Amino acid sequence: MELQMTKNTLRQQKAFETKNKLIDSALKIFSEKGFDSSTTKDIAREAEVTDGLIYHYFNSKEELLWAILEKHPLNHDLKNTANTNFLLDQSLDVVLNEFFTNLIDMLHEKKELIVMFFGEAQRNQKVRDRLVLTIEEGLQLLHHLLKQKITKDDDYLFLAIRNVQTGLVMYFLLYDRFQTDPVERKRYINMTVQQFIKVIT
Amino acid sequence: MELQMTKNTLRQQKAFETKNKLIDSALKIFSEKGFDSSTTKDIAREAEVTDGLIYHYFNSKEELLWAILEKHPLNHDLKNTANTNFLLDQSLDVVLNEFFTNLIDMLHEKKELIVMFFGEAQRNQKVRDRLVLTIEEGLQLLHHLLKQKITKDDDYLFLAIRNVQTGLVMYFLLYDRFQTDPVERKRYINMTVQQFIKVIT
Amino acid sequence: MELQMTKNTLRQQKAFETKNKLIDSALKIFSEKGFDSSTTKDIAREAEVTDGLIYHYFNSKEELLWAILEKHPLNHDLKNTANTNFLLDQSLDVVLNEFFTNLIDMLHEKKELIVMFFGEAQRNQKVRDRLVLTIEEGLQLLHHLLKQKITKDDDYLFLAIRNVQTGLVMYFLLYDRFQTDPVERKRYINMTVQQFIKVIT
Amino acid sequence: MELQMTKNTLRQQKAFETKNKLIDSALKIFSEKGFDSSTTKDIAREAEVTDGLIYHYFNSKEELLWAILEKHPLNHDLKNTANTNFLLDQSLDVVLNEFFTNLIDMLHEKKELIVMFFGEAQRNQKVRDRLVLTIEEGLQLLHHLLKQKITKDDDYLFLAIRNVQTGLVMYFLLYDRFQTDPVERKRYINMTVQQFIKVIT
DNA sequence: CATGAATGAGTATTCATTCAT
DNA sequence: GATGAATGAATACTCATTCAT
Repeated sequence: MELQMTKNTLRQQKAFETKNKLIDSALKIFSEKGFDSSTTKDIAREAEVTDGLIYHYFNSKEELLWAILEKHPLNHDLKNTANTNFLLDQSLDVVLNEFFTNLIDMLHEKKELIVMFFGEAQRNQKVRDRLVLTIEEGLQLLHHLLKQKITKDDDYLFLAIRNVQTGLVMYFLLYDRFQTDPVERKRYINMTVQQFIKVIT
Repeated sequence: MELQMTKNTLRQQKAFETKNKLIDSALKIFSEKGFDSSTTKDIAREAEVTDGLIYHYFNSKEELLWAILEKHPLNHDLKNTANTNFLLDQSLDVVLNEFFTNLIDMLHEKKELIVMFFGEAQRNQKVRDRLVLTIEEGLQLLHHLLKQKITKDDDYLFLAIRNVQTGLVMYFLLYDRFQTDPVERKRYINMTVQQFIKVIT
Repeated sequence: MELQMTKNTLRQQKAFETKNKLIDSALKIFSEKGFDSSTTKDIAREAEVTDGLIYHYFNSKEELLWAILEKHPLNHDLKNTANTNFLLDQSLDVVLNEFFTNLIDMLHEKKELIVMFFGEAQRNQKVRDRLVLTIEEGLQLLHHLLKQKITKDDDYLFLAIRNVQTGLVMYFLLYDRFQTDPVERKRYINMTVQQFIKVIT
Repeated sequence: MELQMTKNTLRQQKAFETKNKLIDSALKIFSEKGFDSSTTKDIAREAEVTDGLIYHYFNSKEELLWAILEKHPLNHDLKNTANTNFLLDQSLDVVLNEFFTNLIDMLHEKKELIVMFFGEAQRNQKVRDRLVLTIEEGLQLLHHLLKQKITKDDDYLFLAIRNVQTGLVMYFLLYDRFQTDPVERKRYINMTVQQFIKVIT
């Protein structure tokens, strides 16, 4: 994709933008109504193109779903956090606050995507597999970050990570995404970190 | 007269059963395909009645959804656990193992319902409100059980409970519901309990 | 079908008629435009019902095609001709004139069906199989009628029958169906009979 | 100037080839799927050009159909047979075998075209007219060949020719085009010739 | 209570055709 | 000449809902 953009004539560039707009529009509509209740007409209207054009770029409505997931590698930002050298010298408390804050920030930033992702995962096996994979990646990132500081055995540590991480995601889905008070969120994260430290030390 | 009444009663009973069968069938179909992709025809066929009859008992497809939630007060079983006197004298470890095992068992028993519940909650505000309510009830139950044994302040305790509980639910949704190994599940619950005790003591 | 009609309540009777009307309408539309170019909307309009009703009675547009063929067992009339005792004592000339006249009459009566049948047979394997079967049946009928009067060996007789019969059908498809002059047709049939007799005697 | 012309000529040549490839591709696709079910996209892909180019050379999909028929004067090969001097001295038997063999060979060679031709003729008046014309030409050819050897009156001879010829075509459409046994075909043709000779002598 | 025929708006997808580049 | 993005009407099929019986 990135690659294709380089050799652009004006025309190709415009096509690229149109395709992109379709993906973004699909994400918006899907997350508002769910995949099944979204219509290709809605998506086309949102993208300000005619109905048929969707099928010039994608073979089906479902393919739009995959294009969305392709476009948003959710753990990308977390990866950066996890790899930052500056964290190496910090206390557990600082590291975890940073990591969880980034996680919640990312979830907020991609709110639409996340909501759709979880909703569809309940009924579409392939989407669920992808979701589980994404979550596992997130677990690995945190595990990688902690294993040098923590001496608990892997099983124990992993379960702790899984619980705290999925707990956070659920917190986001059910509560946090509908509020915008950053103070409350900070408090929540901070306290969660304190409790998590108790578990793993 | 007497006869008439008997007839009516019988008729009422039959009607009650039919309505019930419709609710059960709807639950089955909804959880298999999701609300939107389920058709009233599917439901009628599953309930072995004709298409139109649904609308004798319910005003719409959505009303069936509410009837399902009405019929299944999810925390009913947990309530029993939480109120059992026998738990009062037990150690934290025993109490929590019992409670979480009950929780997971209940989730399994009502797997279909749960999956649909979470799936629809992502896109239907009213369903989500109901889900949040149900979860809050669950939190209260555990809080009620623990507050006598634990001296942490409420905020701290509640957050811990919320995290562990939603973590468990997520664990169920993503992994546990697709496996049936009771040993693995027991191990998971037990370790989670140990970690949770660390947090709250 | 016939059977179902007997135990009719008024409602069932009406439904039966509607279904029948749909079949007849489909035949009309299919033969006018060909199967592919016919739309279910056209058919519904012709039958004076709404679009969706077609799918209450049939699972697909193609199923309508088969319902049509089911309803019209083409060789039915020829069978009667072939089995009539009165023919037994007649001269070859009379018998063949009678048979071919019946054949052409039947083709005319079911003109719409025939045209569609041949058109679709060119591209739909299953339809073609059905057509070949129907033609073979027709050949058998004539063969049955002749084998008592003709002493030629079977191979020879069959080939003669096949050629004359398919020749007649093609004559109908390309010319006769667009004209209505009974004299011309009679002349054609008569001369064909004379020539055919030359072949088989 | 000179150069320009060469360029133009080359360009014209290339254009000619592209147009030709489009016609051939259209024939291939049409005969596989029928006219209606064939898409211009299919045809463009088969011809390895882009979608829009078709409309540089043709005004519509239907125009492609006519271009195909224009390109394939079906009776061309038969004409050669019919005019060959060598046939003049041959026996009826040899002449007819030669002619019918050529006919069937030609049908086989242009199988795709023939199938499409007959399929479309059922629903497209203009195509049917063309088909009738082509068949009439074929009849004339054989009539021309026979009239010197046969003394029957024209009406009688023509009808015999028409029947045998359309019979042969039908034989091809329904049976012969799906088999490849040359012995069986030879047998068929030979016996048909024998029977035809009986009719016309 | 129960039936199932009937409605009609809606759905994903297709496709001939146009046209700016 | 050639490209392929864009159009938009059309299509088979679906489905919640209504209602006469």
